[in-house]
Amino acid sequence: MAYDFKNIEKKWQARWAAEGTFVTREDASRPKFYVLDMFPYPSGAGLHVGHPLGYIASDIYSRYKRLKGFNVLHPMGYDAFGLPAEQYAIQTGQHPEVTTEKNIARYRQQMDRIGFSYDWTREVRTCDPDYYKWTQWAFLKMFDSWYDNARNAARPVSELVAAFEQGGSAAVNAACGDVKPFTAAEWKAFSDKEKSDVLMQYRIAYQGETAVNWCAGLGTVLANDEVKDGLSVRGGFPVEQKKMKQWQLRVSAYAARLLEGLDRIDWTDSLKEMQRNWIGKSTGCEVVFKCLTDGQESDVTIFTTRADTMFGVTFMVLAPESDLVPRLTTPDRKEAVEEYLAYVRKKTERERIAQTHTVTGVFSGSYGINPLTGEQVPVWISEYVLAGYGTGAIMAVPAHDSRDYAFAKKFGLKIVPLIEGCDVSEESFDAKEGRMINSGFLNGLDVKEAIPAAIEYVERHGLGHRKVNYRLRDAIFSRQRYWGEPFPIYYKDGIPTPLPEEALPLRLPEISEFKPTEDGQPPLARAKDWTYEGWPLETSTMPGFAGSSAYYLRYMDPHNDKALVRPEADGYWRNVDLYIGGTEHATGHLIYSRFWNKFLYDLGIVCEDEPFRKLINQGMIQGRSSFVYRIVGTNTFVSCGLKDAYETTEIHVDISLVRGDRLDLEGFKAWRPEFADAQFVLENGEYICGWAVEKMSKSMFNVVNPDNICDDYGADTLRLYEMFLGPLEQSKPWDTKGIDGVNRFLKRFWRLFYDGDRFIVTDEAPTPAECKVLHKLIGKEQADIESFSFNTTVSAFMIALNDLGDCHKRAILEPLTVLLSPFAPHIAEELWEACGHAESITFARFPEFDPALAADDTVTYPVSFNGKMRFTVELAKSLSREEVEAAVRAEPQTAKYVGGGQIVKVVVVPGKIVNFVVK
RNA sequence: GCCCGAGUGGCGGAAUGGUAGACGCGCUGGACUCAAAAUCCUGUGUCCUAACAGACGUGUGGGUUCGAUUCCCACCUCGGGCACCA
Repeated sequence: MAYDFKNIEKKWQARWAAEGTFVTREDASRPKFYVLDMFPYPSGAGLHVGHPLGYIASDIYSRYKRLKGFNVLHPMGYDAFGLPAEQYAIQTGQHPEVTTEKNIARYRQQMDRIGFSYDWTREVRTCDPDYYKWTQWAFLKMFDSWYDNARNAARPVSELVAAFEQGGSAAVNAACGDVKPFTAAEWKAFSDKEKSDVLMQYRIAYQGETAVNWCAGLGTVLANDEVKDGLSVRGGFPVEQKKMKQWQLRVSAYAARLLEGLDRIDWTDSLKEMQRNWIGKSTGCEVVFKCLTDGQESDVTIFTTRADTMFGVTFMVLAPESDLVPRLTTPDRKEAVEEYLAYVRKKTERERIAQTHTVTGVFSGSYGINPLTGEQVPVWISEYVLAGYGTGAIMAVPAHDSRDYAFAKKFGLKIVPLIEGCDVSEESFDAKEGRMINSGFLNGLDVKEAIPAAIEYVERHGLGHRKVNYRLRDAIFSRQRYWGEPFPIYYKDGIPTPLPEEALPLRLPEISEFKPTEDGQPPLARAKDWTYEGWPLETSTMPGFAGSSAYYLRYMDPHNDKALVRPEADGYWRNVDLYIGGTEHATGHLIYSRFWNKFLYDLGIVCEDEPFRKLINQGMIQGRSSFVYRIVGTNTFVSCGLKDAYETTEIHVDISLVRGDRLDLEGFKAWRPEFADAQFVLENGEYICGWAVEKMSKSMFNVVNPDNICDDYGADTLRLYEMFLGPLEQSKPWDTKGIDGVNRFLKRFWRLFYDGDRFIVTDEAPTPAECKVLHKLIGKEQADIESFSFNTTVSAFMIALNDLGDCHKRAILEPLTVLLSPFAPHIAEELWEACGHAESITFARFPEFDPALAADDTVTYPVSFNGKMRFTVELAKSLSREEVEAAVRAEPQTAKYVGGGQIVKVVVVPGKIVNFVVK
């Protein structure tokens, strides 16, 4: 019987499905382990070989943990709401549900062929009403919560109302928007509408006017992480800033905890760093500057991290969008300011980014008073100050801030250096080092001492206070789209009102067309009778990250219609032990999920405050494109090695026509009509193609479909090969060339069990050498899998097979099969069965590692000799140290050491020196 | 501009202070075969040499060390992230 992977894989996949081999239940008698893949968005293109890389790794780890006795939760589902299906629907009229369903079926089929050990009974789809019921439910909880800074947790709004009734707005310390202070009496006198407006400033899910990234091309707003370089990540359409009323999540309230939590989880440093940058903590202080506007006095609060430079403030700057602008503009400057604001508004986000270093601004007419010196400085307005960060106003210190410096140079403002010996004639001195000058009470201090000293002074004199700012913004949660979760909100007398829980799920209505309405309303405005008890329902839908923020919790208890997750299920599975996925979610999904989870934690719904304990980013698999070279003006193609002698055009050629860089000439002619009569200039009788590593894409003809690999080599080879390509976390090109090597390995493995049709496994006792090979592999595999070094494990298997030679002993081969099963489960099952086991190898135990059996015959340690010198001696374990030293002394001529400073390495076996290397 | 990460044969990559290049691909020669495929064996960093031997060799230049791909400093190149965040 030859290794017939086709039938073997079909047989075992059917068997796993029929027997429910991977169906998982809570089991308090075994330790749990939760292995999760980032669930895919089912696109129309299907999977290419890059997609399963992470899934294969997680599957290996899951199977390994099962062998180690863990109760493993390893689920899969689909992130099924999203833009592409909707765009397709707009173009074709095809309902997104239909295309999504079709794509999911395709994905499932492709995944099943690879032999993953998912528990499919736990599958979730974000577009399923039974699923999005809980997305909507979480939203309602956020709507009904506020963030208590004092207790550092979300609390129910009812407690907030009670506090207002007791002591007005001063009674709480909350993360909130701009609220005019009010007393308890005032609160009680507010109308329903006024109360609603005030509470909205406190809710964790709230509605508010904000500058959003508006993408006209997609007809919707986008979150910051959905925009890159002023273009939408999906579609690449220009994005502009626009003020709109939107649902938002108060993620910023959690900034400190999101930052602090990073220290307690096992993610890569680079990923943590990305999140730290995104959260962007900076410590400084807020200082109040009195400002004079035509004799009128008002307070302007600024934020600075460089309180030490306050003596060098020579002007102030407001963000154009700041509320302070109208207040601080004097009548005579009004026209100029209006003109400038119009100019700024006209600019798109893209232009702002492109023109980062062009300096623009306008003088407001007001003057600020430096609280330390009493000096008056002009107040300017410029787009280089951002409304959304700090207070939207800054003190400018041109000598020690490059942006302020450029501004001062452009508008001829004063520059006062504050650090001894610095030269500010050409550029600012931004470094935080040196001795302070021109700075009153700070003179003589080092910058590092001056910063805290200045802050302390400011606080002591009531000029301001210490303050920590974060860059992290609240998440915009509305999308003007159809294919997403509807908001469980209706407008009663214009007041946003939550639906009662019993009304969930609020199902997505059928509509005739998926486009926005003619008057610019979201598609849901087309729905007939989109009302609740006669009141209009919200017409925007939730963004893509809504459904993916808590899906890992739903897998724990996927069919529960009474709760997001039963406390017992949550208490058992707790959180994800290993999460594998792409790095592209670093500042999107992975922030939102952590936020969402912490919110649920505050409410006591989940028991862990971090959702993902360990996270691995798998690298991308790039395509390896092949090229042919057409001589300009002809239909003649010249082989790569000879192309420099001609003037040629490089043409992508479909990689299915190329094997080992050699072009299939007949296949090429048949590929496209225009190549039918192609001529070739060959080298050594062959046409050699050029190649390059590029993104895997249809247009470059370099897409490799895993189905084809499964047809030609089998799923086990695909799995092994993807792991063998290189370290999991690294990006690497797919190159089918090397795949024969791992395929050959599996065939060799098979032949240890079968000689033709004859099963040749014997019950003979293994030799120590054979035991050593086995146990070395056990140790290596254990260590490597735990450190996610799967490529070296595959190599170790090949080495073991080389070392084992012609061993057909059951005592070696059975454990070897168990070791192989996480990587190549189908062949392992087949051989396991052939060895007489009735139960799936999934339920076998990982062989016990005995380091003594794996140990080398020789051991290495240093030996001192002649005072200064030390020998590194590798010797048989049976030899004592004294014997080695004696052996070395006994054969000095063999040692031929060269004297002072030289090190000698000796390899000794009992009785004699066999190798003596002088380094 | 700032912050990470990486540079090793023809190729993918091993080795984190101790014989650099494991393992695989490719290539060389051979066995089996009428032949091919498959399989097995042999060799394969560079230079020099008939061979033995030898010299050089992990992006570049320094340093620490008896010893550095590995640790430290500077630089170069590539990849990724952030980017008017005061």
